[in-house]
Formats: sequence, C-alpha cells, structure tokens
Amino acid sequence: MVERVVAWFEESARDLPWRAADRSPWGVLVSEVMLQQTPVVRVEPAWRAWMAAWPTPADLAAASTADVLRAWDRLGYPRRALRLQECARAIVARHGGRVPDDEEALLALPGIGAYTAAAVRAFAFGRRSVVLDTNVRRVLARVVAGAALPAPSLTAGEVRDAAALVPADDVAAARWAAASMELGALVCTARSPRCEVCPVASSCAWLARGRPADDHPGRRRTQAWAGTDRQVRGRIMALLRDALHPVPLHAVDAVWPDAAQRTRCLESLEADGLVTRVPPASIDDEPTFTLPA
DNA sequence: GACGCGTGGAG
DNA sequence: TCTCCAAGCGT
Repeated sequence: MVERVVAWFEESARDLPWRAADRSPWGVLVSEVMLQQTPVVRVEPAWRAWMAAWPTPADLAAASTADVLRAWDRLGYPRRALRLQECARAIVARHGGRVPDDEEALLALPGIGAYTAAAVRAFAFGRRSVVLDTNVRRVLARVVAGAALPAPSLTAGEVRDAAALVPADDVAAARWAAASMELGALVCTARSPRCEVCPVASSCAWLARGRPADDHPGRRRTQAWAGTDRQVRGRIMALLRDALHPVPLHAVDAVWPDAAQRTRCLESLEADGLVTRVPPASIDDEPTFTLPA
C-alpha cells in the first residue's frame, strides 16, 4: 500500500513552488497556512507574491498588517493572515527567526494546529510525523475502512490507523505523507474518485464493496451562505482592502442593508483585529474604518 | 464536540 | 441555479 502510493507519487506529483528544491521551512509553513481550506490553484499565485514580499519570518513580522491583509487578498478566512503574522512574530521572539522543527514548539505557534505542525515537520524538515488531513483521512476511510467518507470529525481510531501506516524512517515517512495527500487530492477525490487510475485500487476495501454511498447520518450540512455574517464580513473586508483611504461609515453602510447585522459584523471584525475604527474628529462627524496599520 | 470563520470553481 | 467542497484552527 505505502510502496505503491509512493511509487505513484514519484511520477505524478504536481510541480508546486513550495515543493521546489530551494524552498525554505518558512515557505513551507506559509503554504500550509494558506492551504487550510483554500484550493491549491488559488494559493499558488498568492504564495509567490507573499514570499517575494516577505521571504523570512522577520520580514513578515515587521510588515504593516494592512499590507498583509491586502496580500492575503481573497484567499478567505482573513484571520489566518493575522495569525500568520503573529506566528512570524512568535518565531522571531521565541526561536531567533528560524522555524522550529519540534512538534511542541510548532503547536505553540498561532494558527498552527495538529495537521500543520505535522506537515511542517514532514515537508520542511523531512521528519517522521503523522500527517492526517482531509485527503489522507478520505484515502484511509476508503482503502482501509471501506467507507465512502471519513467520519465528520477525527476519531482516535483514525489517528491510530494512520500512525500505524507511517514508515519508521524519517525520509520514507515524509514521502508517504506527501504521497498519501496527493493521492487524495488528485485521484481519491471527494466528488468523483478516479479509481481507474488508482495505484491501490486492487486493495481498496471501498472499491471491493462496490463503492457504497456514505452512511454517516446527519452529516453536517453546509451553512446557508446568503445573508450570513460571513458574507457581510467578507463584503466589509473587500471594501477596506480595495480602499485607498479610510472608509466613512456611510460607505460601509452601503455594503449591506440590515443595519443591526452590519453593526454586529463591523464590531466582530474590530474585535478580531481585522478592522480599525478611527473616531470622528468632531462630534458631528462619522467614524471611518481602515485595515489595521 | 459543535460552531464560526471566506471565497470561488466545479458538477 | 444551487450544492458541495478545498492541505483546519480556535473557542
């Protein structure tokens, strides 16, 4: 299983910039944060521009947050950009500007969770770690468990199964991590898996069972989008990203008709540190809003 | 453990 | 059109 997936990876791996021979641990970390819930095609150009602007943690640590949020552009979930800058500052403060390679130190960084810490160890440092993302979970659910999709949330059993598969050797383990993720991304996809070209089709429990449908009851349905705070927050952020000057309140008002919701979103953005409110100069004026300096 | 958090492309 | 989904994290 591991052997065949790795062999397939050797000839099928995408040529991504954060996999280049001259990549830095910082570049890998940046890519992993950008890739949290955002597709590769949208991350690639943003990553190139980002690394050109801030090639080291110290560079990002010293940047203006407004510039950082503009460079994040429309990758989505802009709080990730904030955390990435906090992460850079923590790397400078705690680790002399070098990305740490031990699990505990990585996990302690803002925006770095179990997946990203494991991925950075494997891809940036070639160290053995259990890299268990949505791709790997899906591959193992199918090949090993014979299910269409993994459980809605990560189970202890999955972690145990995944850990048991990871080769003992550092280099082999890192290759397996990359290969199993790539298989999930390119072949063992969520929507229409390409079992015809899968290197482990002959040993896939799900395929052997005739690809039964997902049997997880009450799978979390995606939140309706129209009218959500997320949509409103997104509109406000887009307005401020594109603005050359502080935006007066009445201009913010124009992005959404519901005043109560608008106010709630503006305040939550301020609380998140994504928006700065500039008080009016005189009592007759209105406040203005900008991205944080 | 469940929720909230952006965005845009594909089927 | 609308639904689903894309290398999760923090609370």
